[in-house]
Amino acid sequence: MAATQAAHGRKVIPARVKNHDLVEKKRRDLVDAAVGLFIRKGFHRTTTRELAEAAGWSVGLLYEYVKTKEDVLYLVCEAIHGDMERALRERIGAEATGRATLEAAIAEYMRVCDRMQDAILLIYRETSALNGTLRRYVLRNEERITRIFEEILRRGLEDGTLRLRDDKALRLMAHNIVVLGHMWAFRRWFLAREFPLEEYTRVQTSLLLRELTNDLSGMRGTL
Amino acid sequence: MAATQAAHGRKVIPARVKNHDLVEKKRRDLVDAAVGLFIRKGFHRTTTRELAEAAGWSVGLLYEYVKTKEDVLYLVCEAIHGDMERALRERIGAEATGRATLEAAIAEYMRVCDRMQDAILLIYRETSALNGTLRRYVLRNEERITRIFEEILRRGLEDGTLRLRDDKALRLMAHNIVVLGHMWAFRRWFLAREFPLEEYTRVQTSLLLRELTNDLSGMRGTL
DNA sequence: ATTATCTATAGATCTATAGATAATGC
DNA sequence: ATTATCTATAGATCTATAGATAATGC
Repeated sequence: MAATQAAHGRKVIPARVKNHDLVEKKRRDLVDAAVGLFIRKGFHRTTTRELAEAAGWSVGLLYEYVKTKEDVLYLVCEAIHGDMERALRERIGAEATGRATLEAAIAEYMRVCDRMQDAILLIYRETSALNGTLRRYVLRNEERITRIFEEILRRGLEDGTLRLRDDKALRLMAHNIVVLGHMWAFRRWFLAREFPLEEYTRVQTSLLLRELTNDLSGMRGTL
Repeated sequence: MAATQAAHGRKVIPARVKNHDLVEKKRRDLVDAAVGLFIRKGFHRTTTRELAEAAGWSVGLLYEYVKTKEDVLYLVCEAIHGDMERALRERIGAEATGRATLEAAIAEYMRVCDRMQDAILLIYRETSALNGTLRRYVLRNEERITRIFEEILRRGLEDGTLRLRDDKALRLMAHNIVVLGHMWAFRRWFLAREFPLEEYTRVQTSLLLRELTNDLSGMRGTL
């Protein structure tokens, strides 16, 4: 129901078709067809005819399920973020410590970023094609991913396996993690030439953990 | 001359107008007018009429200086990268050590990223609108920026003020620096809320330098 | 007389809708 | 008889060019 979706913080896109279950199901088909087109051709170069055809629909039908082409893009972005968050949350079971959880989560996140390279790039490229409202919803979904790492960092802080100056530093660190994952997607033209994913993960994790496990006083002390 | 441009590694975009100095001058005007439009409306939503008008030209004249709208986008991207590189190289004078140079360069780079936020986003967003050849040239220009940091890191390695496992690690570190600058641009919706630029620079520099100045053995537990 | 610039438009889109038809459930 | 789907197209673009005109330099 609309209320449920709103509780998720997702934007409710109105449809002309009344059967809500049908709308959900058909939109899933639409999104599945659209992702590929948007990745391959970009949003602006994809026509509404192509969207309809890829979903096996007539053009008219498309407009029973969304009001504009932009709506399709928003639905695609929402689905991508949803997939990422689900994939990530599913796999980060209960490790013993905050630090162990973090290492596992980063590793899993990097695998997700690897698998969803094109989708990540799509969001970077096309978010700006959305109007202010929809764009804000996409950013909110992006923030949700970051929050997963904030939670883990906070846990490590509490059980003493990670160190952080303050909450601001913690939030920045979460963003750093997220961005280093995206980096694997948008710099693959360089990175994949030099590193297999596992090595990339290892090296970047080491960079992050050095900061998170060194003592806070001095930047010199090797101890 | 075409030969000179080719030596720079830049793509030569053909013009119908024969006076080469004129082409250079007019294209600069065009690029100046186009950046703003592309930033504000995006490449696909900017029309050739608007481009011509913004430059104070007729539509016909536009097509004497470029063969396609895409060419304009390429010229814009090239100019942005050129500006960034110049701004960066100009300011990183001869500090005493490699490490000092690095710190100064990062600080200057962050200022450049701050000043050119929108331009950086533009490149992220619109590079994919270019055909394969032009896109490759843009990536090459992007690599040029990264190379500046590679050079500095190498210097620090040689004078012993910085430590790095090997050349591969060095190249990755250069990319990390570049990306943390971009991050300031594309995550400003979060970052600018929490950090002034100077603080962001300080914290991220500390993260990077911790890795670059710790001894190499102590990668506790992350094997 | 060569080069730069402008005017006008051909031709090719593309989004979104109106109105007709098919399917579904009471 | 209500809901879902399709066909056909109005109306609004937008890129790139052809052909005419203005400016420049020999």
